[in-house]
Amino acid sequence: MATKQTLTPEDWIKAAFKLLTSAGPKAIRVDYLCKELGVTKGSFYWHFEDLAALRAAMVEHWRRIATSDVIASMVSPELSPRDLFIRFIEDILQVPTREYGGPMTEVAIRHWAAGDEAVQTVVRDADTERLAFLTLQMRGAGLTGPEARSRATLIYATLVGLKQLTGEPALPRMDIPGFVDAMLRPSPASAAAIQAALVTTAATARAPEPEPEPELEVQ
Amino acid sequence: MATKQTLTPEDWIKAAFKLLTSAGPKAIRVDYLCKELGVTKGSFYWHFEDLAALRAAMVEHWRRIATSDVIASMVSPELSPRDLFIRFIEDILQVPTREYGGPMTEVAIRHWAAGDEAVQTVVRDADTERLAFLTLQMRGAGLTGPEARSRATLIYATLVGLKQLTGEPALPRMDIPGFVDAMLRPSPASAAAIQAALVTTAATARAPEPEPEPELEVQ
DNA sequence: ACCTGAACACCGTTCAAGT
DNA sequence: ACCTGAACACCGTTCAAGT
Repeated sequence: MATKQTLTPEDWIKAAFKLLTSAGPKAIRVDYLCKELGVTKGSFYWHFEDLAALRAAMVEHWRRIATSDVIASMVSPELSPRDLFIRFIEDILQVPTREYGGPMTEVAIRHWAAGDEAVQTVVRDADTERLAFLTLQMRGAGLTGPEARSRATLIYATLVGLKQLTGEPALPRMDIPGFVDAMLRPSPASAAAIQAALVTTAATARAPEPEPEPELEVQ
Repeated sequence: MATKQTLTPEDWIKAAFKLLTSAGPKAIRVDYLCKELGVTKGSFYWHFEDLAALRAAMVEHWRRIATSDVIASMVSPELSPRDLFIRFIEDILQVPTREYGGPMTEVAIRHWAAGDEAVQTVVRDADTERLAFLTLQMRGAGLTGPEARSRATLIYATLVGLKQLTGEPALPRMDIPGFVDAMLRPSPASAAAIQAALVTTAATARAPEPEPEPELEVQ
């Protein structure tokens, strides 16, 4: 396995990640890639349609690692939903992306995808996948349907936001377990509704419906 | 005020926002700006050092509107801390940026700043300003120092994350008041500590320290 | 002081030709 | 099948010259 006769797509992707982590998204340039791999520009266009295609391949690679792997690693029957959430958050916060290590974080991917429709789509897919997973877990932790989805979204939004804020001058230590506990606690209104349902067998529901808080439609 | 003899920096900034909202960050180009304003490229470089300088001016403009204005609008003595948080979140979620209206959201700014050091700095300043403000309010709501800062960061991260997730296929309605209530409730450990402090006058503190949850250092 | 218009520089993309 | 190397295209930036 000394020298390769021919370049594979993976070689280009790996080189591109190297450039991204060492010099930022702007450094993903055809000439830099070629210098890194010891070929000339024409070679790149034999392997890829254009730079956008390479970027799409990079992000697809990220999606497999950063989403599916993390979720798979969590589907462990010994963990309680609470511990699973804590582990999920800590994993995502700490794992910048195992492959081609270095300071390449999800934030970079997210920002960097902003200008590219195709890449943006992949990021949305990852978000959808994660949200579905978290909602399932919330149901497993005993929350009702809509509340499970709302809380899952809030917990995931917190995660995404914390990644964004990494780099803030003085980001404090975060009490993640405490946060997870707060998110797993049903709201008073919801708890009262469940309580009322349980009592229904004894007496006809008489108590006034707990006033539901008005909800906010995002954007 | 029929026709202006001469272009002001504001004219360029306004035109650039128009391009950003209508066609995305990539559309902020010297030639497009010049066509919009009816001048030639050289004119642009008389007003600005380069495109990066124009971008910096745009983001500085955003910072004044999106941060200072929102905070100022909230410093209203009639609101409880709880209502203030709810209003803060709803404001930020719904106000894309009043000036030069349209779909220009904070997300665009944040993404778009990612590639530009100077712009990134301004975004961080805005984050710092908001975090300081929220931490203050958390203290006002009765949380202790470190917990106030941790909760403020969590609530702000949620906000930032929700903005990022806007555009998700099926983002659910969010129970913001319920979320704020959860964030304002002191953690059991913290509540116990406060309780213990209150009892101290009667008896020497005897109860074992409530085991503090291990905290996670972000990144 | 403010703008024109032509020139240059940089880098993504193409393509005919090589092995 | 994979790569070279030269050419082209696009757009940011410069600058001498105009008013």
